[in-house]
Amino acid sequence: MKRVSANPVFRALADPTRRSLFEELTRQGEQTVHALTRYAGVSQPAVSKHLTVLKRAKLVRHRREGRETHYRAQPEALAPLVDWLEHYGAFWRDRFDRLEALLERMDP
Amino acid sequence: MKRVSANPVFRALADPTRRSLFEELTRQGEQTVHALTRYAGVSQPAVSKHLTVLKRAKLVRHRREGRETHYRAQPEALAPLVDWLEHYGAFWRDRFDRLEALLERMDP
DNA sequence: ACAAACCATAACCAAATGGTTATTGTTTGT
DNA sequence: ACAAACAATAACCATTTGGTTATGGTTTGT
Repeated sequence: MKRVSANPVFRALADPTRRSLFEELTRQGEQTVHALTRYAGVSQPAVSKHLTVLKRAKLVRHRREGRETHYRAQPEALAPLVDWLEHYGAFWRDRFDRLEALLERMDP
Repeated sequence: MKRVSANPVFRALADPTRRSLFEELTRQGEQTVHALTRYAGVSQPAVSKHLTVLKRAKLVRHRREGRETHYRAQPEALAPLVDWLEHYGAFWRDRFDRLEALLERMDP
């Protein structure tokens, strides 16, 4: 598995509006910019810019369909965050270690 | 366990210098501001300000000892981040669920 | 007693950030 | 054909952010 810097992911998720958009896409699935704009409570350009940031962090993908653009969450992009937690979240380390060992033995 | 907003934690970890300080404290244990300043490669006031931000997110604790202040990581404060991943990192959810179930059965 | 060490705070600054309105390019419906 | 809908970009603005140097308050070593 390719290792990606955690930095863009942390930066992208640091903003509440952006995190809210990602959460909404995770909960409700794919949505247009229009729908997301209604949801987010900020202007459409603001939403577009936030989506661009999320896109650079690979947290969302987009799909053009006619005049509308559909965005969907790509939660695999959270992997760097999980990796980071494994390395520096000492409190969780034992948990993760045990987990990985177990999962290893479970699915070969 | 008290539930804290994930926002200060995300904000605090969004900056590379701050994340680096937290990582250093996690790896090497408790350290003075002086030592951290040598490590971070920025001025001492910059380090102090970063530590203040980390402190507000509960990611570090400090202990005055004479004229020096010792800081140490408090990785339990990463809990909101883990919680958030559990809720919105759909990709990881199964993993977490299986983990928890397994750990449950392991240590009673 | 006093100079030096340690750290926090103040004052300041340039750059980044998150928002806005205006505009433009497509696509769609009539 | 054309007006309206959708989304991205541009231009702009206020605030926040991350850094600096300067200063002040304790504590320590001599």
